[in-house]
This record gives sequence, C-alpha cells and structure tokens, in this order.
Amino acid sequence: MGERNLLGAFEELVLLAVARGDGDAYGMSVRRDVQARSGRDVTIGAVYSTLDRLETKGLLGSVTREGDAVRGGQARRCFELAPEGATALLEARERHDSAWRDLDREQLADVAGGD
Amino acid sequence: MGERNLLGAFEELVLLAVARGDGDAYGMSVRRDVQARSGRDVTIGAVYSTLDRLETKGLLGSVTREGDAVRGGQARRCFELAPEGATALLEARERHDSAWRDLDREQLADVAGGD
DNA sequence: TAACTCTTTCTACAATGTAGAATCAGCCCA
DNA sequence: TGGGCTGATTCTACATTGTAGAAAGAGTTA
Repeated sequence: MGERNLLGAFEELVLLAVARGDGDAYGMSVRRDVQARSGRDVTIGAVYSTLDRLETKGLLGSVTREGDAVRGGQARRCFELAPEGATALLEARERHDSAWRDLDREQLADVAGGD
Repeated sequence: MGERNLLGAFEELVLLAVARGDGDAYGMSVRRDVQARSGRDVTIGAVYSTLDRLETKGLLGSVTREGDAVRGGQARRCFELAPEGATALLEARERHDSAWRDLDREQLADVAGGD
C-alpha cells in the first residue's frame, strides 16, 4: 500500500503552524501558535524536536537568518513548508474527514453527557 | 493546564470506528473500518493493542459475547464507546478544526504542486 | 559584569504506532 | 478424522512520536 508520509497529531499541529507562518515561522512563534490553538501548554523542547524530525523527513526546510532589521540582530532559524509537507497535510486532512464521516455528532455529545 | 485525555492519530481512528459500531464493533470490524477510511494497510495487532490501551484509559469498554445467533457460535469481544471517549473525540475534533483555521487550502495545494 | 530576555540545542524518557507470530474455535471436505 | 480454511483474539517486541527540562549562546540593559 501507498505508505506516504504519515503525520502524528502533534506533528500536524506544528506543520500547520509553519504553513501559516509563510516562511517566517520559527521555534518560538510555532510554540505560541500551537499553544493557542490546542489550548495546552507546550514546552519549547517538544516543538524543536518535532521541527527537526519534520525537516529530516523532508516535510519542511529551514534557514538561519542573521538578524537584519528586526530587533537587535539575533539570528533566527526560520522554517518553511516543503511541497511534501503540504501534500502530507492535505492527505492528513482527507483521512481525518473520511474518518469522521457517517458519524452523528449529536449522538456523540449525548454519550459524552456530563463528562 | 487542563491536560485531558489526548488522542494520538491512530487512536482517534480506532475510537471513531468503535463509535460508529454502536456497541457492535469488534477487532476485525474496526480493522476493516480503519483500513477503508485511512486507505492504508493496518495489521490486526496494531488494532488490538490500541483498543486495549483505550480501554485502560477508560475511553471505551468491552464485553465478550458468547456466539449466540450469528455464525456458528464463536465468541466476540465487543467494544463500546465510553462517555470519556466521546468527550475525547469531541475535543480532538475541536483542536483539529482550530488548528486548520486561518489557513488557505488553495495555497497549500499550490505548494504541494506536483508532489 | 550581572541579570535578563529571546532563541536554540541536547539529552533522556514516556507514550503511541506497528508488525508478526502464536493460539483457539468452528467449518468444510476429500 | 484430521488437514486446511477462515474468523478472532492475545502476546511480544521494537520503531516512531510526544514531551520535559536543563544547558547554553547572543544581544540588551543596568
């Protein structure tokens, strides 16, 4: 079977943050984005190790920008989505949609009840 | 921070299959469901170990039904969604929607290009 | 120079993902 | 009547992801 690049749940969150960053995403900004959207605390180490793994898989690329204009001049490692990464995201989305099909959400809410 | 029951990507697929089964899901049926919706080959071992872990976490329950009516009379272990499981699914869905917000899918498709 | 913020790197371990063999029960049939 | 199927479950073991937290470099301010 195909066996494309499968994304874990956290990998997907991180990759989406990078995609939104449009070339300007970097460790700290990704962390903030993931934190805000998932509503949970995320350590910076978790973010970087995931970014590294995604880069190793070729789903994103990174360049270190010497601090030009922006504040002081501290270098930043900026991440950009690779074509393979965009494909992986689109596929993850399709799998997800497909997985939720034929399911009554109202009913789910009922089962959840007062949990 | 809250730290509810977080679901991995595969756990979510399995739990959704159980939810759809409406009390009649069992190992082999879950496998077929996950396989069909994710479009990839899944071993039965992967399914069962995930079902076991979800049960340990209290997201689903299981009962072994002696083979009554249906074929021959071989016992089946049937799985049913627990309230905590329904909640976890709903939350996973929310996180996912939130993670995809503010993202231009057309643009993603462009980046993906002919990958 | 000390203290502080921003940012990245590294190490280590826990949780999840996945494969594959072993096992058990009924069914079919030469 | 026992060999070979199919359906089903259990176990073991290992690979990949998820996550925490400490360490460290660079620039800023006092």
